[in-house]
Amino acid sequence: MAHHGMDGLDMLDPISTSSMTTLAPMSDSSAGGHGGHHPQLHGPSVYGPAAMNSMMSSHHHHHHHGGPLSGHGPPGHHGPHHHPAHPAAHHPAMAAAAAAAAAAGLHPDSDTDPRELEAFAERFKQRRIKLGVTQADVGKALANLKLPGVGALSQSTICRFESLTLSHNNMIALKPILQAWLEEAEAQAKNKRRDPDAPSVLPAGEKKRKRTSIAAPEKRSLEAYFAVQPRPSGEKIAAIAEKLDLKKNVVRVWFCNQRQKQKRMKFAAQH
DNA sequence: ATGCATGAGAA
DNA sequence: TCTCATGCATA
Repeated sequence: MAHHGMDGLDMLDPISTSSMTTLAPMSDSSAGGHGGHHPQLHGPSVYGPAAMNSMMSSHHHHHHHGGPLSGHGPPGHHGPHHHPAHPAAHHPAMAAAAAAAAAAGLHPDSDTDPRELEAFAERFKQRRIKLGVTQADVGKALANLKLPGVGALSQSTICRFESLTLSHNNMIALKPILQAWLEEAEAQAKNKRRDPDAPSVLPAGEKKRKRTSIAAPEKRSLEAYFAVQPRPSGEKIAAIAEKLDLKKNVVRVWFCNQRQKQKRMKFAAQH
């Protein structure tokens, strides 16, 4: 193997190609500072804990989503910049919002403050560890809280909450739930209660999902494309996929995940 | 801890 | 189709 100068990116390579021959996605002007606006329609309400719960059958482990907080309702507005806190709330609109928030059992700004979330996430992790509970344990324990519309969560989600690698709105939605668990857990800790946990009976026999791995060179190319065009059209995606010898779907999903990444708290402009 | 993936709901 | 919340699988 003595080849491969540039991943096979020639006219497709956005970095080494200054002129758009075929796919060079330098046609738009939305470069430099992305995340300027969201095409989505964001409503005023943060999908509250009283989210709906449709199909909750399958006692098995079939991954049907529609989790606890899947009230994909308008997540409000999470722009690249959030306002820390505002003392002024005497506007009619603001008052209404405040009232609505209060009715939902939430505080106007306190709970949406990134700094508060950050602080809570850290306290949460610290106390969780103090209790000798793993992230996975927390996730499962959430279902036992029997809060309306709240089921179990995965270790992944708990981990991401602690590391702030979730969207701002996701953090806000999860905070009260995890806070409730924490209080409950610490209360029981005082009681020193421990019941014989059941053995893990993994229902064997099912087909495992395989995780495709994108090689480093390909990944670098994708990143280069993403830099100039975070949202390539279906055809561009197809072209890129062919150049990199990847499935179109893999490339499409990669772009989706990349967009989500840039929206996570850690990289959002609030640090 | 994180990469790739699914699925519901909104555009 | 995209976004968004979320999770399996894996490094």
